[in-house]
Amino acid sequence: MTAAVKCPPRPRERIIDAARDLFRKHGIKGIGVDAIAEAADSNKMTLYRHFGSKDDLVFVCLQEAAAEAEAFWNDIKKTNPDDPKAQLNDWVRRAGDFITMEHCNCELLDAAAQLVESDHPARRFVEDLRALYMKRLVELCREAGVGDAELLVDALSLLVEGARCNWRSAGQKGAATRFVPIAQMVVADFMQHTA
Amino acid sequence: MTAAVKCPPRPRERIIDAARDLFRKHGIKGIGVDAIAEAADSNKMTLYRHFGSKDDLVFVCLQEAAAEAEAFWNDIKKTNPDDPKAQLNDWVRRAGDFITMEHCNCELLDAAAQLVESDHPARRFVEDLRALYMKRLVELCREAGVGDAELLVDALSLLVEGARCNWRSAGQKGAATRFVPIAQMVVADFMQHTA
DNA sequence: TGACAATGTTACCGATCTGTAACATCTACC
DNA sequence: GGTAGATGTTACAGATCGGTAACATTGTCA
Repeated sequence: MTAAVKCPPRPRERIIDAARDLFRKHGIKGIGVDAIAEAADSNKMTLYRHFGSKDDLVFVCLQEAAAEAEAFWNDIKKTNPDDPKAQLNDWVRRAGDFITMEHCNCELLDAAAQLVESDHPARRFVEDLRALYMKRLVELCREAGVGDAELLVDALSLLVEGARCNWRSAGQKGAATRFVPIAQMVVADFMQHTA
Repeated sequence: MTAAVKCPPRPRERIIDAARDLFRKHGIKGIGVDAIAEAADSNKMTLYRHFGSKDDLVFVCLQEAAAEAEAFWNDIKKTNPDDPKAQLNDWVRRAGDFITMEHCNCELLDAAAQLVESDHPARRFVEDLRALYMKRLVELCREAGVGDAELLVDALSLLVEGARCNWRSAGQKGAATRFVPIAQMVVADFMQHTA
C-alpha cells in the first residue's frame, strides 16, 4: 500500500515499482508474487496478465534499472562535456548518492549475485551490462589521465559493490556512508601515479 | 556425495560442512534441508535430530565460521608479534586468499546481507561479530601508525565485502582477483598520510 | 445506456519446503 | 551374542509459492 500512493496509477507500473523495491529488500527468492501484487495495491492475477511469470517480471525490473543506469551515465557525460576528470569525480559523487539512497538502482549487482549458479534468463543480460559499464569507466579513467585505468576501475567496482552490500546490512552506521571520501582518495592516488 | 569423501565420518560434522558449502553457493533461502542432508551423505531425519531446525543449523554454521575467523586473526597476531605493519600487510594478503578460495569463511558477510530485514535469531550474532572485527582492525591500523584508522578500516571493509560479492558473481575474470594489490595501494596511501 | 477491455476476487492445482512420526537397520560396547 | 543408542528409510502433515481457471466488478468510450 505504501508504494501505491506515490506510484503511477496503472497497475503495471505499480507492480514494477513494488517488485523492484521488494526484490532489493528481500532478494529475488525472498519475496513472493503475492506479496508484490499486494504491495502494488493489485493482485496476483493482474500481475500474471502483464508478466507471464516471475522470471519475466524480474527481467523487466532489470531492464528498467538498466535504463536508469543509462540515463545516469548520459547525464554525467553531458554535465561536464570534454572534462574527463570532472566526469570521473562526478561519477564518484553520484555513485555514492545512489548507494545511500533508499531507492537505488544497484539491483543489477544484487541480481548478478543472486542469479549466479542458476539458469535464470536474465543472467547474461546482467553480465553483459556489467561488462559494458566497466568498459565505459575504463575509457573515462584513461581519458582522465589515469595510468592503470583497469586497476582503478577494479578498485571502484569493489568499493561500489562493497558499499551496496554494507549499506543494506549495516545501514547508516556502516562504512558505506564513507564511500565518497574513500573513493575520492583512491582516485586521487591513481591520478598521482600517472605516467 | 562429494563432501562426504573428504569430510569427517560423523554425520553431524558432515552436515555442517555440506550446509556451509551449500549456503555459500545458493544462499540460506536458496537451499533446502533435504539437499543439505543428501550432500552430506545423510538424511533429513538425522539432520533434525542434531539440529532442531534449519535456523539452528544456520546458527551453528555461523559459529563455526566465527571460530575459524578467530583462528585466522590469532594466527596473524602470532606470526608477526610486535610488528603491526607486518600484521596489517599479512591481514590484507590472507584476506585476499580467503576471498578467492572456494571454501572461504566469508559466509558471515553473506549471512549479514541475507538476514537483514528478517528476524533470524543469528542476526545479532553476526552484527556483533562484525563490530568486533572492525574494532580489532582499527586498533591494529592505529598501532601501525595510520592516521585515520577508522576510514582505512571502512575502506578495507568495502573492498573485502565488494570482492566477496564480485568473486561469487564474476569469478576468476572479475575484479576480486585484484583485491590484494588494490588493498595494498590503499593501505600504503593511508600510511603516507600519517600525521 | 450499452459494450468491451482492464482489473479484482476466489478458489484451486502441483510442486517444494520445513518438520515429524513410525519403523527398520546398523554399530559400538559389555 | 545381545542390548542400547545412533542412524537410515519411508511416509506424511502443514505451510508456502508459482501459476491458472472461472467469474465478478470497474472504468472507458461510443
